[in-house]
Amino acid sequence: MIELEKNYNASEHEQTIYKLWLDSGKFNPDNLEEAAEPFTIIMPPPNVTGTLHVGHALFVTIQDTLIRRKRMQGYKALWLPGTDHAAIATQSKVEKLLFKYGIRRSDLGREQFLKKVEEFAQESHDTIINQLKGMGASADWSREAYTLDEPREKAVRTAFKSMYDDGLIYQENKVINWDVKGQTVISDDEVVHVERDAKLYTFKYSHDFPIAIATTRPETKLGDTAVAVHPDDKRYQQFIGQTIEVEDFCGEKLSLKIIADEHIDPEFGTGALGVTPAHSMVDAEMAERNNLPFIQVINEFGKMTVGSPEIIDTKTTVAREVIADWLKQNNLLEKEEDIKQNVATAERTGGIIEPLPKKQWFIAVNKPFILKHSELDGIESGQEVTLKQLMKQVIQSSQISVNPDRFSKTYFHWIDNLRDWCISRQIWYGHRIPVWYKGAETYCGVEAPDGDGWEQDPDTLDTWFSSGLWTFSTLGWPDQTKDLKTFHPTDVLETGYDILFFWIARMILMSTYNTGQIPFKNIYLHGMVRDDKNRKMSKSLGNIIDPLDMNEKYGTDALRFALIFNTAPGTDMALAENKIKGMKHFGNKIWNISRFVLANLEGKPNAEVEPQTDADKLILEQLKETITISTKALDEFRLHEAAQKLYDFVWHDFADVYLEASKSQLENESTRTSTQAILFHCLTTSFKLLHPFMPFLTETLWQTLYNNQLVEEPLLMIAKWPTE
RNA sequence: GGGCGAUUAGCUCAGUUGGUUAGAGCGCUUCGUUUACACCGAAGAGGCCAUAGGUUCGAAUCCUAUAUCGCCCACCA
Repeated sequence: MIELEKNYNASEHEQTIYKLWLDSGKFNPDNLEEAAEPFTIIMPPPNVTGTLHVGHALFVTIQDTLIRRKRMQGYKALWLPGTDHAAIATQSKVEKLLFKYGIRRSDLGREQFLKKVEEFAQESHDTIINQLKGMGASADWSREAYTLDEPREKAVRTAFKSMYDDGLIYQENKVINWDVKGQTVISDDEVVHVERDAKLYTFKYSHDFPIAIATTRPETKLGDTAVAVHPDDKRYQQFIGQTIEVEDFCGEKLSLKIIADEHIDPEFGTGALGVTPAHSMVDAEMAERNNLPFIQVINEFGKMTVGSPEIIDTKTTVAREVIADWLKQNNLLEKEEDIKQNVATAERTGGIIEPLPKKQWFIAVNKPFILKHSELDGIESGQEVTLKQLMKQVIQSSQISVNPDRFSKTYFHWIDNLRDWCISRQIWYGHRIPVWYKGAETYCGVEAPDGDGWEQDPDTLDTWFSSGLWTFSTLGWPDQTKDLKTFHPTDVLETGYDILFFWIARMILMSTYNTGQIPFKNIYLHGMVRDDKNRKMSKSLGNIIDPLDMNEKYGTDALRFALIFNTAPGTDMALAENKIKGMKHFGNKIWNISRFVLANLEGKPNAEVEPQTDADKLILEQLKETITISTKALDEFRLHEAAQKLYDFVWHDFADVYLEASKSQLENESTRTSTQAILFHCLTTSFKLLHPFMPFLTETLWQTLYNNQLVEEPLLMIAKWPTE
């Protein structure tokens, strides 16, 4: 008779069990069956900026569940982990920390500052990796990658050079999103619009100007080069085509052409818009269409570069007031009203975005080029395509499947509106652009050019550039390694729907272009974890559920099961501590079922699993159905249904009904041994089915079985997934 | 303005291609300390599946409209 303690105490077992797995070497697929089919998940690299939060816990749980199941099914299962240098995020975090001591990055200089960032990143990396392990992640740590390590640097430079040579990466002076606070340009996708109160001023540039315009930003009007009206607007038709000179507008001379543009809403304001090509994305496009000059009046620090002495060199917000006053004094202001307005801010720093013209690096998404090598459905090697077409085609052809499918619509919509991707950043932490200058000469290469006097471009790349290469850079690309051939394209990309554009789209772009392959066959998107009232978790609300606390309190398996139970893919979930507690009870139930079964065994059962009674027959049927349903559900990424089925079977079929029935069957000599065999069979099969979801608990129990010579397989982790 | 989604038990949510009395967790009521488990068991209350039409032998599930809520994109300056 085998004695187990009365209740499952997770924290006593988890570290020991994790070490057992790690020491077995079986996280590394090289140590699994050689001939088997590969199954690959590349882990979305967590940023090296902080500690594990419940979002990480969710992705680890889902991916670990998928990978463990495949490993048990006999696949050569690779879950390749890594971390992300997260350029802006990490740099600004370190800047904040240094600022506590009154130090700015400029005080340290590039080299010294980067040293500080790297120290921070290393420490942060160690923390988060250990926390991932704590969640039970069965990842192959021997293959761990970092988006900013040397192999990835080589991949980044190779990809850059190749795109540069194909004319897909180009440098141009155009209006970009400037983050004044972060002192860098950011891409369109990193701009977040926030609603604010604003004043709408209606005014005329001068007394004899025929049209009044409305604006929330009078300070930008110093850079106006046109006034745009709707082509059908009867009020203004007579003026279209004229150019009107304004001798003095706050100290500047303006020359304004009256243009017609479909973009203008005749209902808003006066139906006329002062066009500021240099400081508005929309206006810039209008200026392109109408061949208007660009006049920059605001600099990188958000200060005015022109205007009367009271204006020049002041911040935009100050200049706005001064100009409003000037309009009033000169009797040009017709109206001033309060409105709600969406202001562009930077996702990372929260700073205001000041559109302004600047020379930057871009990826051309609409430019045709020859795709040298293609394994993509519907695209031949050597075919002329655009990056946009590649991104669209692989989803359209269903070569990549999206789960839930509705997100493919969002994806197409994004692609249709996609503009060239700005990839250069004026920050220090990141991959430096592999371009060197010497006088008028420019060199792009994987290595620095020979000879003296070459200066490397000071900018770094958008962090999503290197993340875009992640599925193949982690496998050794650009070298044609064995890993690359074996594991790419990968099988599943599992991540939150919030980075569909940032990351997934960029991976598709980079993989199809650089390798001619899709990066992954399946996209699985999970929802956001919210609190029990369905609010976002935030520090200010004080409703954050810390996964580490939960693991300590209820056991990692309880948290894992709670994160999957009763949730649907792609849908936000409410997570209450009580739910985790409930799942701990489920774990305890399994524990006590095991106690009962083990207490009633007399050594390893040697009777056949052959039903003698109605109860026997029923439970074996139910078990079979559970295997079928949970296997199918897992195949189709319906983890929650598999979990639900297992919960029902274990608790309500096995424990509530069969265990009770077995008590009398065990008393009866004629059914005793067969009942033992069935109990044991149901128990060990349940362990196997539950293992991907609750790895620690089930492995702990399995070890007890193994140590008592009840099972032959030393590790549940690589036990064979039940088929019947 | 464009797109997507949600509306199911007191709360938070599942419900696979339409198929018998609609499920779970938590909460609630009553009873029970019989040696797997009180981190439990038994029994139970609680739902015209948002509303109105339609398709069908049959609809929570498919279609149309309406209402309310949420998210994403655009950026009316």
